[in-house]
Amino acid sequence: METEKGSRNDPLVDGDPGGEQLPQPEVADIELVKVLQALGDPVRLWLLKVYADGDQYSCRPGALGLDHLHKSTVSHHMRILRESGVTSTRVVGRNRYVRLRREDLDARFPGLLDALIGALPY
Amino acid sequence: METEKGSRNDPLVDGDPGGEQLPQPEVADIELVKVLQALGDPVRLWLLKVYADGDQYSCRPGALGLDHLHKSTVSHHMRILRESGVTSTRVVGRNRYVRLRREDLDARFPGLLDALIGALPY
DNA sequence: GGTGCTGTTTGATGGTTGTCAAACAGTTTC
DNA sequence: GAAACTGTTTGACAACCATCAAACAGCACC
Repeated sequence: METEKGSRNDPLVDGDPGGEQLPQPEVADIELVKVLQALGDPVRLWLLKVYADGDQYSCRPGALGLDHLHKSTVSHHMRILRESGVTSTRVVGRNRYVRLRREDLDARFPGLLDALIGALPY
Repeated sequence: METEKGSRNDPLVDGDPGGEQLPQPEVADIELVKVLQALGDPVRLWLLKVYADGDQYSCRPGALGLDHLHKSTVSHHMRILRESGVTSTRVVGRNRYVRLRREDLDARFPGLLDALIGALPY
């Protein structure tokens, strides 16, 4: 089949990237202690910076500035971020479209995400 | 010797409680990842609430609402909070005068502490 | 359709952590 | 000075965690 909804080189658009959403907690079920636990790690704090700068279509270590880590390790970190409620992931082809859950986090913990992003050492 | 600088039943005053300050990081050396690591634990997140409500003159588990924990465990948590830069501790007699480092944290990570306290589930 | 790419899962491993118990050090009080 | 109290330190132990490697699954592209 030909590519009907856009090839991988298409520019990032605002709309729905399509694909199936990976399991994640409801807004009301996001727990502060789990968010802090998720972000209390150098690698995942780095990923917060990456996703604060924009959505990503790839989880490749190289694409995320994590070339020193094995891809299974990165996958592990992505899962923790998603299951804690920090990020949202959609399966698009063989890639994963990952974004920060800004509105959900702002609704649940007002001001927290902005303060965290502003406090990043990068 | 008689009590010359106030007995343990004196009311809490705003001024210097006296005593020697336990080692803690300089403001500029407070690291975000260590603060998040420190607060990414149910017990220490509870202690954040306790100290957000006011300074404490005791580290006894019962005085902190941690009756289910051994005193050495509480001491361990207090150390992590202090060494991460969240709290400040002074030795006063046989007690410890512990307080939140509000101004230091506000200076280093503007808005973070308020957002965290506002997000507490207690 | 086969090859290559992206990402997940499982297992193994070394390091970290939360907890308790016991011993210890200062301090207060009698 | 002895007894009681507060808190620290050390050791032990189970649970958890970050990491890698290998195997696997789904998709893309030729």
